[in-house]
Amino acid sequence: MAIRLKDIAADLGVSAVTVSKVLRGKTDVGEQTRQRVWQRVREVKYQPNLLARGLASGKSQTVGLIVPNLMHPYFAEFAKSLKAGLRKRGYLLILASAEEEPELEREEIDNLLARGVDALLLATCQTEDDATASLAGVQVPCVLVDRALPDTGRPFVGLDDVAAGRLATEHLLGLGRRRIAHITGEGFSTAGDRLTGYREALIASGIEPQAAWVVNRPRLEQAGDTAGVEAMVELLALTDRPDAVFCVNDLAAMGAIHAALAAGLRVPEDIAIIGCGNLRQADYLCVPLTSVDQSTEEQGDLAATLTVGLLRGEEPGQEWQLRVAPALVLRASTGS
Amino acid sequence: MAIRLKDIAADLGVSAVTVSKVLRGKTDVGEQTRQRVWQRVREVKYQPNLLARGLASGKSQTVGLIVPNLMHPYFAEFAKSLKAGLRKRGYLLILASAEEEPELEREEIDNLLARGVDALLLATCQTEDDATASLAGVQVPCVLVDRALPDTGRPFVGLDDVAAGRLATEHLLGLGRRRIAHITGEGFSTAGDRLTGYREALIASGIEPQAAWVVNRPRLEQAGDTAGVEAMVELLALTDRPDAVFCVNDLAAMGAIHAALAAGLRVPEDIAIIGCGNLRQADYLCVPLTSVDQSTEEQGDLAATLTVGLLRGEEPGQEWQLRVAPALVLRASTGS
DNA sequence: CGCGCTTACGTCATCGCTAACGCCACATAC
DNA sequence: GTATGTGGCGTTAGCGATGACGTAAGCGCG
Repeated sequence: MAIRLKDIAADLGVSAVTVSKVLRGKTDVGEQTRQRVWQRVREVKYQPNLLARGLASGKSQTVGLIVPNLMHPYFAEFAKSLKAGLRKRGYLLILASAEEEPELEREEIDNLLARGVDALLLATCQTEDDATASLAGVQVPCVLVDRALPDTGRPFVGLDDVAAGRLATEHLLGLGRRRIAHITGEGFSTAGDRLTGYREALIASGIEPQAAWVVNRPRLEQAGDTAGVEAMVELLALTDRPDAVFCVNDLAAMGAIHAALAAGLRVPEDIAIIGCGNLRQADYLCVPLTSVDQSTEEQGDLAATLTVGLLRGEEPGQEWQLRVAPALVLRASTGS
Repeated sequence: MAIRLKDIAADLGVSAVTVSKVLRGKTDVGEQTRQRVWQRVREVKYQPNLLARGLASGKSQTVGLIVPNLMHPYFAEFAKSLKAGLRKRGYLLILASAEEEPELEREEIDNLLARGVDALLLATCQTEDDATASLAGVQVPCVLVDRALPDTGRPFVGLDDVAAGRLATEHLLGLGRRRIAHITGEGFSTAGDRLTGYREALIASGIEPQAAWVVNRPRLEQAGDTAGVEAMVELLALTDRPDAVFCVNDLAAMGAIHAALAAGLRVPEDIAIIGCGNLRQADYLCVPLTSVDQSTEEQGDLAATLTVGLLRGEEPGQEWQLRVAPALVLRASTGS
């Protein structure tokens, strides 16, 4: 059916190996032959069979990315940027989504490996232990994204979540707020680190973090939930109502704003709200949301660089834990 | 490196072919041998090499999906649902995004074919002619998604866009509005069909569609644009200001609401606004957006059924043009 | 007993491509 | 003149699986 190397070779009266060499830029082919091969290749629009190539060479020039959820703009944007970065360096990307199901994530890992990817990028939706176990036998270079596995020392690209938590909290402190709450969703390093940053900032300002100020909702990282609303309702019921809330992500923050307004409060006058992630839609809200930006594009690019570095045999070490700096994006929810 | 068929065969003292047969459920293997093979396979967590399998068999049990943009929730959700549907039927999905670049889309087509996908699903970002040309030489079954190529008669799954346009417009008419404008973005069948539906509904109500009521902005289908705002500004400048607007998609509608409010108008009292696509975020807006829902999940499932049907050799005909019915989702932007 | 049929394997030749040599002609060196 | 490259191309042997046969043993049966 499709055109094969040997068809081109036959047409030109050379051997298939020669054609293969030309295609892969080997130097031991005469200039004339090279030209003739390229011309014929273009004429017939030859496309090498990647299955055969991968099988024979043991390399596929392809890396796989598994994200927990493509509905989340962060991962979609990350994938886009990563792909562009890889492309520049001659690699292809295969994208897979685990749909927030650990079981599916494991399947996707196997699947990509069975397809012979040269490297694997993973933003896991498993617990740290499970993820560590899933990656235990993986033979190819593997880069973690967004969610780190600190104990494994595996290469990582993501936001500096501690700094992000600190930045958001310091911003609220800078507005003169003192009763600063935090809505979080435990489970991944991201949430834990942001919580750490939040605590650090409070303590540095001489404020003792209150347990009641931290509301923890599982599965908060998923789209479409009302967990942010519920968490906010809980906070508003406190006798000493918070005057500011740092939400672990923008979705929770959107729910929080919703709940605050519904309770008759003014945002930001009565209660300031800040999110993290800087979603596009943050701009379109009733009260546009102040948020911590995470340079998603830069992360994708860094991940591409890192991955290709690993593929070139560079040894990973401490310097492979890349955390991009958070940046504040001011909007109405924390002041004009 | 990885475990191979022949390793398992050697361990068990049988031939590789026998193991292969067990794995593929062939019947000419003894019950005992079968058990032993399965047990060993599980023990060593054997994963077949899909490259080799695909090369040898000419089938990959894999289909490819190319979308124009993963940042768009519709495609992300469609992909999710399609994947689930294919999985149920024993197929895998490879996902690719063209990032709204026709050139990239062509590359992705070649890429997926070179990977030996058994079928291709495409939501094109090319013009109809270019897309037709890109698919001309494709040898595998091919299903179009969201954007049809009417002239080619290729299998298609998507929204019934004419009906959607009609439904939205009829809703506005039902509210008593008469000066109903339409913000569109030409280029794909989706926009054209919705415009058709809009016109049909007006005419059916005895209203003559006005050219000035239709504002056309290119690239409106992309995320993050301000095209909706600009289009609305233009409409509001008309001497005979519209009292309702049907926007070809929700993003444009969000911009439109923004612009209307900024101009000091009340939504929906002064001007009703309806979108299409029913994005999740429509709920979180300042004025929650009435929208036409497109049953994205159902579409994904239909696409899976259709694709697998084609792979089983069923012949495509007129009945393969699957258009799901639109459904109105009422929110504040067109009345309480 | 010999025939055909079934059951349960195994052999062999690909699939399309690449890694690793091999080989030959010609040029250059000493 | 023999040794020593060195461009330029071909040969061979896989990569890890599968498809299409081949075949030996066991069975029933006229």
